[in-house]
Amino acid sequence: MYQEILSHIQEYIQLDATEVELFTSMLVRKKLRKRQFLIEEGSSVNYQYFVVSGCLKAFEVDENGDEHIIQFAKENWWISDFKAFFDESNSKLTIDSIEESIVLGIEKNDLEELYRKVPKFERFFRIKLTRAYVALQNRILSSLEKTNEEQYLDFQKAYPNLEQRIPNYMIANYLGIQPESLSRIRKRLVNN
Amino acid sequence: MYQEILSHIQEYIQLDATEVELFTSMLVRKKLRKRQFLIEEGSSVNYQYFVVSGCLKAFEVDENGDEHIIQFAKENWWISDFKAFFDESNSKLTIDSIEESIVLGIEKNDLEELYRKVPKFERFFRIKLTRAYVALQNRILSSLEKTNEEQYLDFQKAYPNLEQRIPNYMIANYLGIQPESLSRIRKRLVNN
DNA sequence: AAAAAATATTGACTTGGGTTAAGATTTTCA
DNA sequence: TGAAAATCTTAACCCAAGTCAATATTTTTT
Repeated sequence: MYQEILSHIQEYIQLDATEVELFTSMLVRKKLRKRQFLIEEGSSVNYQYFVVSGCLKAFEVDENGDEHIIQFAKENWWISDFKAFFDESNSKLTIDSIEESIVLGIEKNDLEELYRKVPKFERFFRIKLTRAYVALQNRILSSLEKTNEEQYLDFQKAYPNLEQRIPNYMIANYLGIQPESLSRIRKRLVNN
Repeated sequence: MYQEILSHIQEYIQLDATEVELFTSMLVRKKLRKRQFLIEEGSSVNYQYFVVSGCLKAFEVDENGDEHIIQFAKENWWISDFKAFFDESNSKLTIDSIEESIVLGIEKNDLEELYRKVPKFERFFRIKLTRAYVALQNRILSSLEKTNEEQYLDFQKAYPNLEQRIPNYMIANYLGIQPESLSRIRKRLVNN
């Protein structure tokens, strides 16, 4: 049950049996059916989540009611509204499942306790955040430098096999283009 | 000399005299004249920098030789090529000064030693990275949701007073539009 | 298996911002 | 201060992607 998250964490820090016990005792398992909400806009965000299986998306709804996907999360990814989680503010993001999914949540207070008792976890999340920060920088640079076609190809490389699990209109949304445009890009790519 | 960086850090963690001494002993001061490079593309990146005064920009040069600005850094901001710094890879970013600037650098080995000896610094940078991550998420959401005019107004809000210190063509570059377009937007704004 | 819902494609038309080019204005520095 | 460099603005034209609308295809549900 905890093997995925433990081996994920132990890629970065080493844990002894007591630490594993403390950490896993803090985890809450949630099972989501397809299209079920994990975090709803406007609610408080008490958990950050590790995806054991399945796939979710985080998006913001704009003033016209349109969704804008900021992140997909499949197996071994972390997802939450990190701003709301850290600020204890209300969520501006919505997170729901694209497939039936299993996630492990850790509560904010537990996480703070974990940082106090096992400071290595500060290190773990510092490293994860550094990588996440760099990934977002690259996404921005890609949007500044590249055509939509190139960004689509980048997406396929960055998230191998994810495309088969997600409808095209969500990929278009993530890329900031209309589904019609993605359809034209895909057509161009198969013809060439 | 160290008062800015120390009060910046002590917003998040408390340091005693020994810790202050250890930390400041690791800092290297660099003074840059306008247009001087801090990090050049292709070089190794041994430092991350805190800006004491002045203003710098980090950008990537694309295959056509065009620059794309990913970040400005003024007083109390951190800047580096964090990917290259952490991976010990060669820099894909270039960083140079927009104004005469003073920065404090900390070397990678020293930072690792600091983490070992004063784990609170892991906490400090974890918190800073969380905020930086959220800021980049917001920048991406802004680019997905908003018109160029709205993004320009967001930039002015997010970086008050910075606009007066930076040429418009760099702001246009940061926003991913042509200077001509920014000029049109600015004209529209004064007329309305 | 049929109906309903969700997803994907295509075509016609429109438009915001890119491109090119020229000139105006401001800043830098010898 | 004056020349050179850097920066900003305006105009004309063009194109990639948005919009709107219709239809096709796939998936889900009953």
